[in-house]
Amino acid sequence: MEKKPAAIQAVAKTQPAESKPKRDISFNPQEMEPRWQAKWEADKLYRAVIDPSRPKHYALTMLPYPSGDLHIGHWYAMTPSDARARFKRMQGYNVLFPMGFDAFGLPAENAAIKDGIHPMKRTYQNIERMRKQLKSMGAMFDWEREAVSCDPRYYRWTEWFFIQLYKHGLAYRKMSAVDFCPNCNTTLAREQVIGENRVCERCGTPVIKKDLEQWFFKTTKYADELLNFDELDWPERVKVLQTNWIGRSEGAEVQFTVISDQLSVEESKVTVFTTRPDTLWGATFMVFAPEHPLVDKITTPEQREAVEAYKAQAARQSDIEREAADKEKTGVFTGGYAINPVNGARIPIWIADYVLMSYGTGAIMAVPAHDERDFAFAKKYDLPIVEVIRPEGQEEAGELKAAYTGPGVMVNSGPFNGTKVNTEKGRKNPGISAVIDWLEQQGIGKEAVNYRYRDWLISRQRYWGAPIPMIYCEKDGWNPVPEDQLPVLLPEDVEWKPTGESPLKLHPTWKNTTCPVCGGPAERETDTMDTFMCSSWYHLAYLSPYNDKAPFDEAEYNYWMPVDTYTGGIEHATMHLLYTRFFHKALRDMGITEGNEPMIQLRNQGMVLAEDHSKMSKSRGNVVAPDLLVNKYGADTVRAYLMFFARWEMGAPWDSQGIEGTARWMRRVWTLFTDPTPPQTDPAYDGRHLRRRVHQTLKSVTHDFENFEFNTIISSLMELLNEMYKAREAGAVGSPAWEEATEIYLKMLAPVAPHIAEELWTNQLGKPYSIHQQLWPQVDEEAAKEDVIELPVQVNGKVRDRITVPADAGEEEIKAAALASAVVQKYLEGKTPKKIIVANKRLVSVVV
RNA sequence: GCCGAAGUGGCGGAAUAGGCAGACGCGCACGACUCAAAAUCGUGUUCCCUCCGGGAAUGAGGGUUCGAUUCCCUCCUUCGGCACCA
Repeated sequence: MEKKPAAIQAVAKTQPAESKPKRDISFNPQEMEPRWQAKWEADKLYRAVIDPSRPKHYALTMLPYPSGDLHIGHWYAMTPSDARARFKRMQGYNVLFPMGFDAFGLPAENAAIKDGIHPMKRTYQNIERMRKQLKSMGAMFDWEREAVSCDPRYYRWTEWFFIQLYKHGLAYRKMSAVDFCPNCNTTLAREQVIGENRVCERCGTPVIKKDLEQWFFKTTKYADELLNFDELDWPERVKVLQTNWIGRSEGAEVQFTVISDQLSVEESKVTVFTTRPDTLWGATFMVFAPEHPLVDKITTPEQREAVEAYKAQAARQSDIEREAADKEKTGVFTGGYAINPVNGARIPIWIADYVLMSYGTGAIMAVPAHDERDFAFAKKYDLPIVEVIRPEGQEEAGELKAAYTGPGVMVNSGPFNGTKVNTEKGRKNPGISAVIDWLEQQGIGKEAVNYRYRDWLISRQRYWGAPIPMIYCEKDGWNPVPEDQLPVLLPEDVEWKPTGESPLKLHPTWKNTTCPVCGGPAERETDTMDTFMCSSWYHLAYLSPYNDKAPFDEAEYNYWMPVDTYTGGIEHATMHLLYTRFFHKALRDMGITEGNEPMIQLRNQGMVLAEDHSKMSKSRGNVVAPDLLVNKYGADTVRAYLMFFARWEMGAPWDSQGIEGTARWMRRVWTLFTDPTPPQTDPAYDGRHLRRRVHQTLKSVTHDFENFEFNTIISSLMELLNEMYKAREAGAVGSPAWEEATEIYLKMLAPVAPHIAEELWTNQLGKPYSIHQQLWPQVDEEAAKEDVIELPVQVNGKVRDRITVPADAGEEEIKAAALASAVVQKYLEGKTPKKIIVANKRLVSVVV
């Protein structure tokens, strides 16, 4: 049975039913919301089509993986984004706000292994369910632009993009030590290995290293450009995360020469990367990574046994053990020597596992006096330590107790003695800069930059992904599938076995094909692509989904791109958000798109935590189900509460009591507009105060929408509602100010609570459908102005009184009014003020 | 260790070109309505004291200023990222 809000019941009691025409004015979101959603859909109210006469706004929110159930986090990300898109639309923009599904991925495939249900079947079932849930939000998604990444009409173009990257040398295959998740049974990109325990981003299992031949995208080619955020209005934290991830370091490459008759002249030249070329004269030994290819050749017979043992031990250790920072340094002398090119010194070559084959050249020059790791190593193995940077003003070097990494003057450094060194990196450091110039003149080194960033490994040994459209032939090697044969379809008849091999590899016939070059028998690549490849271009797919001529329509691209506002979680900072920027730049260089960046403005929402402040998770049983909330309160209330309960970018714990307050506000809005017996109208009602509050609220709500400050939008609307209730008591109903207030109120409410705003606008006020096609109201600055202002008066920094003056009062007038106050006089104790400050017409400060 | 974000009532939070700290809401208390409860409406609600008045308070301490949640310095705590990166 429907429960009527008590306020309405109370009204009904004082007004016997027979004396009033019967009209259903109960607040019933469960009836109202689906009704309006159906009408909006039937009327194509949110269809976004190119309209050159209007400015466009492409608002994008991250698309969900079809897990089968929309959770409160989706609502938190999407409904405030929707409200802002609606606000932009009311401001006159032609807004595109699309939605789709990132539909390939491991969960569906893992579930298939468990229960045998085909990932495709499950995925489409989940999509159907989630589409319904998404529609219950009442968002302005243009469903005609929906794109599903596992649809062959979509992944056809994912494959096509791969081929373009391949043709332009941006996709390549190489053998290397790669990260492998033993639980997901697939390789991973470096970005998808998380934290110091090096766990899989998806399942949390520690990854292991495997030597495998895999497909990569040349993301590192764009390392420098990806560090440039000039065109982007992105949160500082995301820019910092990406900058750290790319890990650019400036320095020099220097050639050392290994002394060995086993090596050719070419082979004997070993390049090292250093950020401190100014310390070259202090390089007293070299260290190679144990896996370094020259180690075998330079090891002397006397040292061979020790070196082999150390290499074997290093190989056995996991990366976690090896990378533990506090681990004591270990290493072995190879018996070999090299020449330090700057001073001709003969220095020993060691191997140690603190030097990584995967960074720089896998070999370093060790400067124990000025590098903590080298210092520890030299102390342990009793290697020479030569000071080459001395703190300025210090005369004689004592024995070094620790590596000195501060500023100073170069000593023991031949031609550079006396050169100043500061703590800047690269060319900004006079010492480093001078040495680099000299190295280049001497032909023994050059300026160089090194990155932490790695190329993107995109091969996955899984079934449920876009096939990598490549064919291997014994004779012709790897070649792309001819473009007119795309898409390479995923076969449906595969076996689910947790073998660790892709089902595609086990399929009896699928991989057999012919070589596009010689026509002879050949095999398809059986790995599929990382699903981040699919999501790297979904914003383009929305432009013209399932286009069969091109990945997207050019006219659509020219009108809508770039994405103006992108919203989503920060967890993608170094994954999706970096991949999609790379992808866009690559497409630009291949002539497929224009512009340097795909998404201009980015905003991240925070996280909704469980009521106990812990992370929500099914296993903890503390999840908040949006469907239940919609049933209980209606979507409008859930939307409004999500905007209200926290700073959007921060997030906060859920509060099941708190939402009651928002529900109460929603009912109070309803009651204000539907009460059949409002207080009597006062013909002499002066609407100036009400108008002032309305336009002040409009001003702040407009500002807050622009700036994603959703919580203060709601509190402003709550305040104005309280004000309107007071005005009503004062007899405002029916006055022009009241009419204006109700109109503006509903327009401000429309982006937040689209259903209730529409119902009240169209059916209660009888205004023309639809409120969502109305323009955002203009602030009347005159009406918003105060005519008297109240100023606190401080005496020696303490508020003692308040004075009221006309808003246009001059400074002298305000000072006089302040001094006229009896309370102020009391605190002055008869003294003459030293100074009176009128601050911005906001406060008077009297100093005695 | 390095980089970043954040610390404000019982709770979520508001207020920064430096100007009334605690808007709005939750919770709580009291009152109205009710046979009663729920709902609704109203009032109050940072803390302390000698309570018609006064004092303290925005993680801690210092500084600049007539005035600091806001700016500067030194710490502390929490969260996130990176980490033997040469």
